[in-house]
Amino acid sequence: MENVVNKPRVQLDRDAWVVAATDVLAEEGIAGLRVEVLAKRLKVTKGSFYWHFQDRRDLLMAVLQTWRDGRIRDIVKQTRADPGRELEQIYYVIDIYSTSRSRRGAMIELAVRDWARRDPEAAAIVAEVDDIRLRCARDLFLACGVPMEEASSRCMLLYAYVFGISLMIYDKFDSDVARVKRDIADLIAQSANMTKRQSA
Amino acid sequence: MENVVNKPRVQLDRDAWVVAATDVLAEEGIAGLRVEVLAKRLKVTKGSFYWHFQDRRDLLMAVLQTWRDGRIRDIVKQTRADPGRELEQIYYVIDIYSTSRSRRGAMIELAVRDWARRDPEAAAIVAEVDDIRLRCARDLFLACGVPMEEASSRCMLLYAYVFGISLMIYDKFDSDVARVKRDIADLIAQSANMTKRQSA
DNA sequence: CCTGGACCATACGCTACCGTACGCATCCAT
DNA sequence: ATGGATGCGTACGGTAGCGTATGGTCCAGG
Repeated sequence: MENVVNKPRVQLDRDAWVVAATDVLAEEGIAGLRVEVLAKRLKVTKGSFYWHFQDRRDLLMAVLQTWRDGRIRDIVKQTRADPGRELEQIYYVIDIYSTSRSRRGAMIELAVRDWARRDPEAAAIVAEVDDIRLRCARDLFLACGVPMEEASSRCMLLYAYVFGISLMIYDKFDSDVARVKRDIADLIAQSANMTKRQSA
Repeated sequence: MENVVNKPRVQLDRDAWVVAATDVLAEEGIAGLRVEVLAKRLKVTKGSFYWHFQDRRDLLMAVLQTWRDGRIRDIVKQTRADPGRELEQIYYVIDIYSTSRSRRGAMIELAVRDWARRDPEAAAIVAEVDDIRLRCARDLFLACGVPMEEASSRCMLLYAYVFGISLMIYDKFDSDVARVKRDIADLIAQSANMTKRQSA
């Protein structure tokens, strides 16, 4: 019986570092992502780190790649809808991004975007992800019968909204946050111009 | 002839530090706002800094207060409309925030909000500003004849959009960005439910 | 057994930064 | 003019972080 796989190996690999780094990124931001802090969290020393990675930047690039790959996977999964259920899917996309359900994902998203404001390589990754997201979401609107230009505008509004809402602090403003979010989803998704109406 | 005002006084005061600090905040983020860096930019040493400020946190709080005061001033100015021109004013507000015209202001806004994700005092300031902004914008919608709940939703969408759009990188997506932004402004501002239609 | 490679610890030099102590200059009022 | 207050420079100790050098440990294969 060959035990090749089931040996957990307390030893770390590159991926374990990337996962932990993404956690720190979400909590502390890119500036708080330091190798000695990370090593402490993984209960090893940075001797281990510099075995697996060239330097700090090497880790950061790995984090970026992994984030991008995960995002792209999620996007194509989330924007794949059975024919006739595209509008439903639009509401679903708005929901998963704008609610606090996926708080960790939103924190990573914000951290990466803040990072991208000063780092060209991060900006390139974000641009890539944004482009794919927008195209996939636009296809959903197009499948709903929305004309091209309006579809572009609506999906841009969709993503700007979901990212922007996670930047705001609106506890005191309206007591019924759930209703507000439903209303906003309607504003983004529904249209008098939609030729092919569907039930939500 | 008393020359009380026109003496430039190479010497710095607290406010000069705050202004410079806000610049650095916009460019480098809160983590990059270090007193020795700031001193170098102002061509003095930190001996000067620790004369005007207790410590680094003292400066950061001053930056926050100044930012809040400026925002509140701008908000009440921007949401004050002549009767009958409220819708026009809504479009104006969307425009000044969402276009690249006030790039510096947007950068500060993002830096402060990123800061607020980890600092409770910054979060309190942002919450305060958000609340005032939302209420003022809602009043504009209300003045347009939009019912209360819809006004709440629309102004929330408005601000989430303007902050979110400055986080995205969408160069490659649509060639006619100006049209997209006009469309989005229409989606946010215009409503079939508006009882009192106005010309934009 | 032993040897080489994978993985990690330890120790070091270097830089950037915080905050403090103290000294020096400039200005203004008495 | 002079002495105190204001505004800043200089020097220092301390911490945190990056990257390197080097040695130790465990394990597989011969």
